Amino acid sequence: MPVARPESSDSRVIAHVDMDCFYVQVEQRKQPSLRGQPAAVVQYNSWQGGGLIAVSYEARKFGVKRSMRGDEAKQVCPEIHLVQVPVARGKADLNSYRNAGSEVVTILSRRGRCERASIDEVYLDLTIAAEAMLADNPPECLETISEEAVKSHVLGLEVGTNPRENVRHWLTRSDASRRDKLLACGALIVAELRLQVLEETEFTCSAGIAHNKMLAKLASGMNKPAQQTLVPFSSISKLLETLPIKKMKQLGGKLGTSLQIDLGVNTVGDLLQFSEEKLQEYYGLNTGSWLWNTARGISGEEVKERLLPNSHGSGKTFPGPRALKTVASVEKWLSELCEELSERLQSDLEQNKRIAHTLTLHAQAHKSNDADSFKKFPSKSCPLRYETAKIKEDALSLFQAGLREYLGQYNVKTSGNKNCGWGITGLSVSASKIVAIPSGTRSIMNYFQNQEETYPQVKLSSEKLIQDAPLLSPSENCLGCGGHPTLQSTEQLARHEEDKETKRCIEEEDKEMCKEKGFLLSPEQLPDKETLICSSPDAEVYPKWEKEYPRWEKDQTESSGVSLTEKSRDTFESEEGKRKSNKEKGMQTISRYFQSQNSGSLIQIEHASTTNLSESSSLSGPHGEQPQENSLTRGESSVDARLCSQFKRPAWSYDIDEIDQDVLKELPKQIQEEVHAWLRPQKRSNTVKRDLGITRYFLPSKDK
DNA sequence: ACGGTTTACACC
DNA sequence: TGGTGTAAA
Repeated sequence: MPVARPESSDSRVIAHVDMDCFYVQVEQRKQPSLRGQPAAVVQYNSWQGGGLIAVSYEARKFGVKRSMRGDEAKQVCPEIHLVQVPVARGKADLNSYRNAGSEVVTILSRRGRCERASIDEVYLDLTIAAEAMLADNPPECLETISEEAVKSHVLGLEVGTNPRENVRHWLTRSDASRRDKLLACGALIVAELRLQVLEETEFTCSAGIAHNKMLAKLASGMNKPAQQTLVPFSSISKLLETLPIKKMKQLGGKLGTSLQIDLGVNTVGDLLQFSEEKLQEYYGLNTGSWLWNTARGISGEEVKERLLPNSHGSGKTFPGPRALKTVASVEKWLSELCEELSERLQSDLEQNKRIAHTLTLHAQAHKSNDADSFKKFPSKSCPLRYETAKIKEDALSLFQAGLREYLGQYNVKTSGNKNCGWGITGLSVSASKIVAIPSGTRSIMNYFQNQEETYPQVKLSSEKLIQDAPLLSPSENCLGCGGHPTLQSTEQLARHEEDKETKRCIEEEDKEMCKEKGFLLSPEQLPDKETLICSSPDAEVYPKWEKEYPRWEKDQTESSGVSLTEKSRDTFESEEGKRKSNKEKGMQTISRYFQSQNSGSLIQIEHASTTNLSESSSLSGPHGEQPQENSLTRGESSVDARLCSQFKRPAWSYDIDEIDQDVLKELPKQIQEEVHAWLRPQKRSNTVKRDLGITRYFLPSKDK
């Protein structure tokens, strides 16, 4: 519940812009013959014509509604055009809509702070722009007002027989209050923006303009499609007086129902009878105050500057009889979901230079057979590793951890076979804690690169696979090493056996899906390559560091390592036998990365199949029981052994004060700051300790 | 046994 | 904190 700032003198200019039946418009643009037609977007044509998720206004006239089935829609509107949502990997693929939404956001963010509220809605804070307009070129001085602006609806304005003229008059009154004038400026700006959206994207939208988000949102829905509505201060009380409580954002659910049932509040106006204390008594301090303010049209919630989503998710439901009954089928679907997620993470990285740090798995399950069937399947999360195969692996581990918890201690080992009584009715994976790569991250990499220029390139041979993991997440590649044990060969063999079982199960369960090629999760069919694309770095950042290189280089060459580091390295190298020195290896990857970066606007880093690298879960349980190898296989950046000794673990497991300040001080100032920047948002996972072995190895005193 | 799929956020 | 619940589109 947003906290209401007590700020009754709110003269901000806030707009809420809402795309009209957005998915339909996206399809109409793609297929212009659909324009002006009754149309709807459906997903999963399979059952009863699929479910409608967006309906054109033409179709709404026939009584077609969202939440109808395709078949129903055809009954009430035989002419309706049903367009299917794109499908990829056996599930709805919303990317075309996301991309279209981005187009719109780009345009709408031109005139002020812009908050992407959903795939098809934004809030704008136009206060500054409106004030500027009022100062320089107020509406009252304009001889013409845009056609789109005079089509506005002004709540509380009596428009009579000539609405345009009356609105024009309202917008240009010289005797209006400052608030109303600001709102008028907002209306002109929004009208202009909406026109730009139409010209540049062919999409129409509706908007509300008010003094806060709550009222702007309310207004944007009042005159659709392709219109805008203003909420002058003087209209607020009358507007809310009769407004059904459930129409208010945040009150459409249980809280609104409680208000109705428990307090007999049916309109927002009814709320006015209750003192703030009374509301707090019922609903707590925050919600109580929020309700009290809401009743008065007061909302201090700020428009946040956010153009991009804070998380990415990919999920699917498996209702009723379609519930997943085997780990194998769960693994198959997780694989699909993870591939989509990974793809989107790659896009985000390329387009926005952002990295997600947390992977979360959600599932819904039912236990047909059992006592405590009310228990919910627990969500689990862990640090996110940027590689499709790793994401799959980790998601499966999280699932298995969740499943064990869900089933309780007595879970029979069911490696891929028909289980005892559970079914998975929903699966989703999501990536969160997305942070922009600090501008300096590119510079720190430049720094490393320059570091390497003193080293000759060494031809790679068989270790290539390991070394060419993507150099992206600092926790994964530059600083952090290990933390994600790879599997040893015995287990790999075991896994191959399990793959066969997996195949068998899948064939049994989802025949039609299995016909798709590349669908099974056998090693042979996994993609043998992944591509990573990054833009080139800003060139200007690193020259000023040049003077500091010699120092760094010296440290590196003379580094003999700190005890813990050496221990791990020895362990690792003895296991890996014929690896090159860490130094060479790290240099190889890093320099490759930057060579490519330097070469042009776009680079591609290929890294080979992961099937022979990463395997299965490292969690306790069926897999976890196996002796685990301490595999610091990758990310041995070898820049400086002393640095490495400090940053052996994945970045998320550090405390700032655990790091030897002397070592840190060896680094240039900017780098020190960046190290802090990396460590700050990242905290130790306390859910699934996939890195117990390694952590224990390095931190006997602090970690258990 | 569900419109399905995503996102955000408050709470503890 | 991460995990859960609520709300919305």
